[in-house]
Amino acid sequence: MSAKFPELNLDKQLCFSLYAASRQVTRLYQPLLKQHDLTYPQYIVLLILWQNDGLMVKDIGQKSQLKSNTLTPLLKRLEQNDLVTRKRAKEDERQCYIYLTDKGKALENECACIPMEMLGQTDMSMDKLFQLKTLLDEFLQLHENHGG
Amino acid sequence: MSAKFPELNLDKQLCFSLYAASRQVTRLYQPLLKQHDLTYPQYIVLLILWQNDGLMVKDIGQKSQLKSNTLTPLLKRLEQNDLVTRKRAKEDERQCYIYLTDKGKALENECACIPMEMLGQTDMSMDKLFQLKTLLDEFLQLHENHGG
DNA sequence: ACGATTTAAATCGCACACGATTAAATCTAG
DNA sequence: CTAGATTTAATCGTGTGCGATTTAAATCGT
Repeated sequence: MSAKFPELNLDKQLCFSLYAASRQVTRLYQPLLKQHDLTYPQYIVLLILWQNDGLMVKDIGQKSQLKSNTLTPLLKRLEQNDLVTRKRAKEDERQCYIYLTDKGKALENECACIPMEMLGQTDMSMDKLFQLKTLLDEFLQLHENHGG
Repeated sequence: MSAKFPELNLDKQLCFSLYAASRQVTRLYQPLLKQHDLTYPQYIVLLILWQNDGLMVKDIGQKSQLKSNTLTPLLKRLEQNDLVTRKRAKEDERQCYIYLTDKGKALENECACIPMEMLGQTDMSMDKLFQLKTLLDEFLQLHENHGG
């Protein structure tokens, strides 16, 4: 009924809580994002571009912690949906700059309510949500230079 | 340089911290799991089975928050690697019971050190890691009945 | 100046995740 | 007793994630 090694018990593992909570949040966002024809990772990339338009794929990768093997197809889908354009830099043809289209910029207004609506979907207190975010960011900062 | 709507700023979004931290943890586990030919979700499923062998796909789904569309192929891969067997229940042929093989049981011993090794890879204090897990579990509990 | 190295993005292959549907077995209401 | 509803897995299609490799462009070292 229970693992031979207590340290392997699922309930005791932070890794599983993180994995499950992350997917749960994605599921909470999905109905809202679907109204704008967005997936969750596409929304993350748009958040980055709304904050700073005209980034290279590499920059988006650094901010999202995603590599080109994930970003290239994702950005092509955003381009197909007319939310961004992809332009090669003339001074360095290796670099691919990503710009929001008018439609992409307009989408920011439509998405402005999403954070508030998401807050409304959880019964967790603002205080605890803030604590959670602080701890996660601390963890990320401790590890952000280890893998790319 | 900055989003029109401050509430859309990436650094302010809990959702992104969670998404990034979860993937970071997966990346930390990967080198350890690769030694045993396991992926991270496969490890999660094995943690469940080590705790309670002989579950139905449905039970594993409830504990992992994964559905059969993810679990069926994952379990088939575990079966191919001779870590589990899949048996239809005679009394109800719809049900598929999953049992650990000897190899699957033996793997528990080999994985016993993984939690400790993972702890050694982070500089975050035990206290903060515990706080983090507590908050995540609280969040999960508040939402676990909303989607499956 | 020019081959070797480095860099940026794209490509490839595999394994998730998950919404939606399907298929088969079981249950249930009349 | 049986038609319809329910349950359980499996299947299908799309979109990530990511290690590894490839391609092309720029830079470096001699």
